[in-house]
Amino acid sequence: MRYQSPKGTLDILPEDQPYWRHVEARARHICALYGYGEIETPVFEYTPVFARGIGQGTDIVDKEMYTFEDKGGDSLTLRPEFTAGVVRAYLEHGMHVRPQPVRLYSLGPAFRHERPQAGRYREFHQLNVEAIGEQDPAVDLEIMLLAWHFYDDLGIRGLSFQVNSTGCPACRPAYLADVLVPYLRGYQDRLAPEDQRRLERNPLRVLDSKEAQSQPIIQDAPRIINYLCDECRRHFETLRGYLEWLDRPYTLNHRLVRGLDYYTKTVFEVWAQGIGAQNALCGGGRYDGLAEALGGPPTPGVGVAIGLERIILLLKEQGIEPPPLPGARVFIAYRGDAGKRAGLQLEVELRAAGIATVSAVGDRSLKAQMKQADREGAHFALILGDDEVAAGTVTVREMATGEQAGVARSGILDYLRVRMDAGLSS
RNA sequence: GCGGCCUUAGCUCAAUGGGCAGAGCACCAGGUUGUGGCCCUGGGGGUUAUGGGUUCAAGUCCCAUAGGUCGCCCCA
Repeated sequence: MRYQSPKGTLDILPEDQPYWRHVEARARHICALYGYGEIETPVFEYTPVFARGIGQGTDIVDKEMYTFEDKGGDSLTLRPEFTAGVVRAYLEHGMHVRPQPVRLYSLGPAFRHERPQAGRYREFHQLNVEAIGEQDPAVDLEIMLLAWHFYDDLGIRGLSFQVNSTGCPACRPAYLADVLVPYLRGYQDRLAPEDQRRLERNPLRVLDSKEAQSQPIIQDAPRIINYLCDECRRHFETLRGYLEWLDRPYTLNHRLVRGLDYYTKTVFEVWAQGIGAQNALCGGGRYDGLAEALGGPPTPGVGVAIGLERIILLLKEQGIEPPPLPGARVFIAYRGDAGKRAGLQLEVELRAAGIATVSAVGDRSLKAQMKQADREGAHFALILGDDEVAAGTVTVREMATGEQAGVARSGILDYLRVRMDAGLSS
């Protein structure tokens, strides 16, 4: 294969656009409904924004970033996620002087160098939502409600919400050092080899291991929510109280973790079935330490990253059809050179009047032209031949019914407008 | 980064135990000197992913590479 898009990338062809336009339109609608403003940050940032914002030691930073040096010698990185860039923009533009929290959303591509599989691509698209500058758990709630609302609005069913708290720098280190690690060490030789390695590198990660051998031990492991500091405990209990007050079902998942200091308190994911192993539709949580990691003042924040490819996989899996996009409504067919010229002129007038129009080209038979009009889904075919040019008329054929009429050339615009309005209202 | 499976026309797929690369759809043309959908006829389109190897002979067997796919890891 000579013509090939880069590994892990996809061309989104016109026939797939209804899905994308629909998902993006609903995303903008829901974000506006929740009072979020759109922010567009660059597709690349200086590398330290991600290296410090996401953190050394994460898979993303250590082995998945598209990092390159530009001609001025700066190290740049294609964004592997949105949050670090959005928080960078918050700091750069002094958004702390705006009413807090600052509610921002973005829509666009992100890049990670991973092995592709179903639902995972090297270029992928996200709806990213952030609320920066407020630590009230009601903001955590709002972000979760927004994600909920978005999926519900699209008609997606059968999702499960996974929620946990991973504490903060005040309580997590003590839980790890004094509780979790000693517990796991006690069963070290019964853990899977991979998990024994994790225990040394990043003990929290043992909790979300899928190794069968380790399951009984993980099942009974001491849970971080029983070791939270007062502030984290109050935060999480308040959030859970809100969720129950609003009757939102969720699963308290003790094994849902994020292994970095910047990530604090709330963590959540939404899981789907039927789209393969990459079943996380979105991931979110609090990152009260991130702004400081980027060199700014302490600034709390919470957000969610919603994968669009996985949503579209799910829409297809669940048989949910997006609304069709309108195509050209008028197709102009012709015979002979005079007809062709008359058609080109008519096409200019129709487009100027806002009527989506395409003309036949290539001097094919009228039969072929009519076939093309049909295939392109035109509502009307206009026929211009020697007869029409001589008589000063246009033959109008309504494709759905086959009804055909000669219409005066001078009245064609009005005629089409009336017939199209009739078609729209029926 | 690691493992399993797969790769034949634009698409979906055939091709005995190695023996002339095919069909349907799509595209183009004709059947109607100016009329789409159904039908009929014909046409164009292939270095069988790429590169090696075995063999008189490879789409078919072997090796490597690339891509896809399903998992691992991690997450969107």
